[in-house]
Amino acid sequence: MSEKLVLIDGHSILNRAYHGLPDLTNSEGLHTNAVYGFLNIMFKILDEEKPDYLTVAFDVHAPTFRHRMFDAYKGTRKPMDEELRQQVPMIKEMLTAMGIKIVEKEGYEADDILGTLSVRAEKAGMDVAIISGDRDLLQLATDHVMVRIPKTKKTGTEIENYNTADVIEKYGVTPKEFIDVKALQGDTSDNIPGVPGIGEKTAGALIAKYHCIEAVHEDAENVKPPRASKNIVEYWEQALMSKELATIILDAPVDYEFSDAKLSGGVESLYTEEAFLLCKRYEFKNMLSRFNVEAPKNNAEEHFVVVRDLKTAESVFEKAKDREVAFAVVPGESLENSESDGQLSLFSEPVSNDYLAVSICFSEEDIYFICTGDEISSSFLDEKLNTLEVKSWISPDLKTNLHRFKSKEIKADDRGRYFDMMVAAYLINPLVGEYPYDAVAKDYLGLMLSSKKDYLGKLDFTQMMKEDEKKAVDCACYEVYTAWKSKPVLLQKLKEMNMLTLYRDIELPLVFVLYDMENEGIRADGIKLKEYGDKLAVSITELEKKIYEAAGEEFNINSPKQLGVILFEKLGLPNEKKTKTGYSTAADVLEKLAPEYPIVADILEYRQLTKLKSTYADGLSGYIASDGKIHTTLNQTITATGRLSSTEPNLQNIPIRIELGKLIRKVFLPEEGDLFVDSDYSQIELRVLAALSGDERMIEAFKNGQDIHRSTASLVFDTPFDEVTDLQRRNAKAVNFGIVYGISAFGLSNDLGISRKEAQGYIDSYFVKYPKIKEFLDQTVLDAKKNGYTKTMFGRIRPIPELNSSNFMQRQFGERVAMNSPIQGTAADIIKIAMIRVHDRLLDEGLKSRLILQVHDELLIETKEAEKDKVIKLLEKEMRGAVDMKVSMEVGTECGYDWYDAH
DNA sequence: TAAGTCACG
DNA sequence: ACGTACGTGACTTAG
Repeated sequence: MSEKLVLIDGHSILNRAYHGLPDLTNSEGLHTNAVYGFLNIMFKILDEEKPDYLTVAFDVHAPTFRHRMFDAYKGTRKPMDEELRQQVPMIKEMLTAMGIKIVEKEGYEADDILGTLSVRAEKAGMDVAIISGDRDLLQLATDHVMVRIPKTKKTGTEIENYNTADVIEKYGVTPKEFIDVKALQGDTSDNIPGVPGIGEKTAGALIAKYHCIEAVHEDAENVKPPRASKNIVEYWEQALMSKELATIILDAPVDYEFSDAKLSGGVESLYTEEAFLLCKRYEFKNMLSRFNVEAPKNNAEEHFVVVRDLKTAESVFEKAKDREVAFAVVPGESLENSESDGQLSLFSEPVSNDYLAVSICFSEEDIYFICTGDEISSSFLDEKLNTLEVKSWISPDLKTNLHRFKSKEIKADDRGRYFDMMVAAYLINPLVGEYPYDAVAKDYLGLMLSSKKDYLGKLDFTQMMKEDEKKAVDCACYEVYTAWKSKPVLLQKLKEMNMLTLYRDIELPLVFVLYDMENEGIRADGIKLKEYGDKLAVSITELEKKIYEAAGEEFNINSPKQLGVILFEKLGLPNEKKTKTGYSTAADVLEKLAPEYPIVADILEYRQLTKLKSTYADGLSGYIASDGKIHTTLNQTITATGRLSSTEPNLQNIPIRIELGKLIRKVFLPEEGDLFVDSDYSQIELRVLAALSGDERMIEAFKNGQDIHRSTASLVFDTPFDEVTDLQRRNAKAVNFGIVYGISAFGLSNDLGISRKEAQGYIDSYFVKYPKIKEFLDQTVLDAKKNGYTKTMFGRIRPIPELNSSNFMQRQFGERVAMNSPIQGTAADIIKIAMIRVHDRLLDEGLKSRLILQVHDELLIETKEAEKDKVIKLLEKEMRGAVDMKVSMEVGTECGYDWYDAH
């Protein structure tokens, strides 16, 4: 077999990569997308080709002779983006680190070098692959020289391959004739003028017939179309010059020995330590795994120890005593009965909640993967984690790990001995939403680790143990190692940012409260849910019929695309708004049409009912566990503002505003014999705003227990309090909302259906009456611009990078966020404090009632009948007393035997 | 997987 | 001139 040379068109591939990928930057702020994409393409090619020789050619930056000739009369080429320019030396450094031969030659383009080398290689009997994004290189294709053009697609990189036959098939001309096609057609990006009036089609057809421009010129009088016939003569000089420009030089005087480009150790020889360090610096995580063979390991990895025998396990736990211990339960099937064959496992469903192992770390050298098996049972591990006396427990994700214990009860006094890496990292930067160990290791330890996905892919720990045990072990060990090592760094950072108290007194205790709430769950009646769904189904079918009739055909009403066509094209309804992809069929658009067009009203109702059925009736039923309850997950590290979120299912968006939807709350029940007590804060955000701003008028209104929207209306519209009309109140309410959201005249006008001028009038008037609110909002934005973040009353920060955006709209958004987040965030702080106090008091006082749900300004308690009065008192007291401000916190409480009645 | 829609605070 | 209200999550369609 002949030897193989891979030639890469450096700038072309770098350019492709740069434009094909989003702007990636590492933590130093270096732009890395082009380098990353280049390496990906190169590795893909190398994996396929397994070449003996490899060379990358670059243009020297000074303009070449050929281009100067033309640039002189047609202006210069566009300058390279700064972000791309920076990456040219970076890729060269990377290639050098990999020992890859780089060729550049003053006065010659990369094309010429590639052409020259491909000819030399072919003569030496080699096969050549030329990698470029540029079709001009197709002229170099022969039977032994394949031109390969990578295309970045959604599904990954696909490569088009061209030997002589492929060029002929696709373009109808030979590779050499391709030069002549270009001479006629021209190429603006390469500054080749070509012949005016001859485009892609004509050029291809002419050369297919005549094979070269000279023949076309000679037979000019017979050339069609007439425009081409005329211009080929008139612009003959230009055509000749174009041909010269388009011709790649095949005999450039390049100093080059194949031996310099030899990959003596195969592709593996590229994975050098230097290159590894560069990949690490640029944070190319996925690429690091390629270096497995020769890569220097993190020191930690040498200390990962798999423990399978009881004696060693005991000694490890003994050694961990009284130390700071990071732990994580590795979820999966316990391996303790692994010798039994399928028979038994049929019997006992695989329990995803069981222990596969426990990973623990308590020093730089003590990192263990204690695995279930013949000697070690999951109950042994559970027992150890529950009884071991340690100085502190460190967890990468505390709540999740608490759930993985078979049994765990933690007294409020012990909470301080725990550390939650995820929650700490969230407080420091709440914008990310995800805090896996590899991200924390990068941000706070400067360690580039493979992610869980890198290690496990789509497999779970149990599967990976069978497939490749080391990967499962490394993943689990790195997680606890990161948690252990990052604790002091994160705490220091929290201290520097004045968030230690927030962490210790609010967020950390809250972890345990949320854990208990998730375990409690809320009872849901599956039968009632089914009945509710069936009832909806009947109405939906009826509406469907009516809609199809009115439309004159059946279509998918749920498809905005199809619906848009029916409404605005077939039925010719007036269309106002459009989205990127077509007509907007959003509710606010349809509502305007509904009074006049019955079909639109039906569609709106259909939407409502199908939403209720799919998301709530059908959706929720899948979440009722074997105990008859729904156990939502309350996420503590998702929102930018400090609120909680609820998933699988989301119990924070159960319908209430519309009666039909509200009925679904009748399926949410307390346990047999109990009742619900439900309290919500009244106007918590406006009260927070009043307190933060210190605006006397608004504080006074709250002190007097006035209806705040009416009071605002009275001020803004200069009307005596008792004479405020419903419309005035409604408008004032919208303004109050707008203020909390970060006011803008446009938003308000949209919401109220008034002109922007009018809306601006409301806002101006509002600020005249509440001057301190204006002052406060202005100051908040100023501070946010100065600091880069906002702060809540309890010190929670929210960074707002948008404030520095060069984009006006982004900056405007940043300002609204700056106004909103201290308000929303402080409200979130307050209810979190209330939750902890309420939860703990229920326990301390030996009550059997339990906090089970939080909906931003509302707490729901499942209450024993006998404890009802106590609970109401306790709940209201702790919610009111959670914060002490110039404005008191008021709450409203309701009781009931289902959630419908209790709210 | 993204976009559109809509449920909640 | 730009073109939006703040914060979430689930479901559906369609590429």
